Amino acid sequence: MAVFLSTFDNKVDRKGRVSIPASFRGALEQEKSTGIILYPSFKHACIEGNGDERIQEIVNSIDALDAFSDEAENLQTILADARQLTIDSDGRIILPSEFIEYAQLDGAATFVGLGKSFQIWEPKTFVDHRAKNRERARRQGATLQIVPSNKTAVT
Amino acid sequence: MAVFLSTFDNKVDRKGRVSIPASFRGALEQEKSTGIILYPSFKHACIEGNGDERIQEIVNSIDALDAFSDEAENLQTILADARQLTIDSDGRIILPSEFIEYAQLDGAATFVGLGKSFQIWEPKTFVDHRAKNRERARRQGATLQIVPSNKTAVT
DNA sequence: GAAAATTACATAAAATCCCATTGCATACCC
DNA sequence: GGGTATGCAATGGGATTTTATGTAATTTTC
Repeated sequence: MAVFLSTFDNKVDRKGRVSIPASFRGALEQEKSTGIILYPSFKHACIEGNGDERIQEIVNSIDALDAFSDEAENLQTILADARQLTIDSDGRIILPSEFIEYAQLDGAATFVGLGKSFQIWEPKTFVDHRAKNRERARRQGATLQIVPSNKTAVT
Repeated sequence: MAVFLSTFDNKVDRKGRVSIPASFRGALEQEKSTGIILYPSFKHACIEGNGDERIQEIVNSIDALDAFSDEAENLQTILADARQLTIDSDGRIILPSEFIEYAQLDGAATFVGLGKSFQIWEPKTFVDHRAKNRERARRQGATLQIVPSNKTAVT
């Protein structure tokens, strides 16, 4: 599956177009994703994104729940808010206006690689968010248990 | 199998015609569904829809139940009320009047992608429904156990 | 023949493609 | 080492195609 790393600032033009960072594109192509899927973040004023494979996993996982359960319905709202976007020949997507509003983008966007997914932020908002995150990490002291790659990591 | 994402608002004209969102159409073509299958929702005042493959799954799932159980009979009503509709050359279907009544459509329809299926709602009714769903998701704390994609081998 | 249903055509808006230009980093040469 | 060439990434502005949707023409049904 695609791995997204690093942070990039790109411009959003009047038509709502943004270039996807080249390395993200490379990651997506490698898993032969035709496009890219975006959805508003639950927790933050930003947009979450990933490739087809990840969405397929999410769809399958929701499908594994009882078809008419509350639980399934709760999670289906994620899918209802998601959009599948095609990357054009120049490596750009057009951001739907609802996402531009939700993340309060104004001519610029920060792409943040988070491994299996990435986020799109309004640049200043992201700077603040990152500062808070770092501060908390320092305070709490982050540790990580590495999962061997041959085991099927369940998130 | 086709994956339906996002939500779209389309108009229903006096003859009961609606455009199927282009991305839904794309999803259906990809699984070479000739048409589209609609049936009234069990739980809500909306219409459920999906492609041929999904219906096949539903048929099989119902068939796996005890043949003369109440449960089986209940679910068979889905099949009895279902209609297979053809998509015309402009990407539209004609909504049967019983569905228009059931979902109380009046000139507009909201298409809601739920992964392996989608729903058609009267726009205002859907806005309410979504608000309730989100509220409940927040309250119950929606989490999802990801099923590794190699297990649920659905392409 | 009238009403209903189906099909075909027309248009406006939006998405997508195509090409030109800029910027930046690395490779190359003297 | 300094300067120049080269290639990829990003961006901007049209031109073209698709979508959604309204209207007209045609066929079907009774």
